[in-house]
Amino acid sequence: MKKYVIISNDIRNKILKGEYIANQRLPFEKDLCVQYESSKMTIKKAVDILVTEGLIIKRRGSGTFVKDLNPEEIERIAMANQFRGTTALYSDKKVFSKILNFSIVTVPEQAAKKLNLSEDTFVYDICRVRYVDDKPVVIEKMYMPIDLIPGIKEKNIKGSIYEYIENELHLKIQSAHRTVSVRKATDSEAEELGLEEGDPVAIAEQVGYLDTGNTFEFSTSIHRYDEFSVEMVLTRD
Amino acid sequence: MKKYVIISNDIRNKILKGEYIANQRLPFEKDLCVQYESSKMTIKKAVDILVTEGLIIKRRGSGTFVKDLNPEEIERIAMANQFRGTTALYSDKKVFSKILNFSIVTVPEQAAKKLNLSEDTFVYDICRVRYVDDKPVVIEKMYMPIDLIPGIKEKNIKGSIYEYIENELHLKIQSAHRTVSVRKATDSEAEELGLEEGDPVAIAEQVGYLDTGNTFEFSTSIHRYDEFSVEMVLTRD
DNA sequence: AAGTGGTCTAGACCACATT
DNA sequence: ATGTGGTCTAGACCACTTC
Repeated sequence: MKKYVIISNDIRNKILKGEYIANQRLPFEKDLCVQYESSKMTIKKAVDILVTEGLIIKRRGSGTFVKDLNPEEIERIAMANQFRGTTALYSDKKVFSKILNFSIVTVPEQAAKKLNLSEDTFVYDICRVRYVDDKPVVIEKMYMPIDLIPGIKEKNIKGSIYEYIENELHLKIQSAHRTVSVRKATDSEAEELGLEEGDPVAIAEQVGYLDTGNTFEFSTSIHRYDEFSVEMVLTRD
Repeated sequence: MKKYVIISNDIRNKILKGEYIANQRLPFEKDLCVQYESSKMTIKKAVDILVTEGLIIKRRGSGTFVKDLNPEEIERIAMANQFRGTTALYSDKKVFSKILNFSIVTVPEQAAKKLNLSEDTFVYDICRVRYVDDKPVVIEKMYMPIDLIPGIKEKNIKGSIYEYIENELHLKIQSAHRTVSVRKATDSEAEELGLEEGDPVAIAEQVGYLDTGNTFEFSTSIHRYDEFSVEMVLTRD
């Protein structure tokens, strides 16, 4: 394990345990260098993780201070900006899928753009409703190039596609770009999600990348409005 | 200007201009060291900015590669994870506020928690509807401690409060934690936003911090569903 | 085996705030 | 004036691919 991650975790724990108290000054970086037997750069890296997470703030010439956060806020910070599929997100609950469509088609125009594919490429066209504890929470439509993600079977899309990609194909999912917006549910969406027509839904359009840099997924998720929220930490510069 | 930012910008421009092409390998870091007359650490920092933005990917032992992105995606990346007020966000449009409430009250319980204040603190209680090009797009309710942000007048909340805080009070806004969710508009919200009751609205709950680490703002924004979207880059580790 | 990026160090110099 | 955190260097060693 990386030294700066270990140090970062250690400091975070001390904040969570109340060993470093809100608005209190943390030890100076040069003291942390001694304490953790590390160089300045390593300590800075460790501390900057916590700055990015929003737990602490630094002031040049003055020191580093614990932010004035309530426990809920801290809890959220730990969850924010993580990239998890539905199965992993609700790992303590029962997740299953109702499959609405599973076929192979030539890539539709919008998806071709997002996936940066030529128009004549074959992709999976998957549409499924994800149930959590027997309640429908999201409709997922996704396109994936068959060349990149070969061998998907119906049983895979009943469970976690991400698990199939990572554990069976041994590919590494690296990141995703997501756009969240809001609109009214269409008739058929409402029916699948157990909503009334015109009820709110959250739309998450996502483009996913492997660690090879290849775009492997373009998906649109339609979420029940009462089962959706997303956390962010924004910074000014 | 910091060297690694200059280098990062330079490389980004070369990608945008097509000088480095999708799926192509970037020069090795040791070559970039020579080219930019920098050390390994500085180059790594510069390149890692672009990795975080999602423009490129790195593979140890193999090299650094430009991601296979379409132009729209690249455009979005530049916008993502920025922290801007409504006025700055719509800087090319006409923004004004209709003030629904502007008073000073003892802090309500929920806001006290979020702002980490004791129950008997005075805060501004501001509620305004923001119009962009004469169309209502968002209702903002916000609480700010009067001690931290003194001297707000009605004219300030008609315009940009963030501008007042930064330009007149010379305080620095550092970051914010935001939670986005979705629900149906209440009767009164619908009226202010020109919607029907029960139409979708996006709710953004936000806690804002100064660079001193002080929590200066707890706000809840109720957005018209057709005028709301948010971008994110998620990473797996 | 050679070459990549990743981590870490010890120390220089700078910008900024005041312990 | 002193001490903080911020940037940068030159070089060591490690983990991973195969240029």
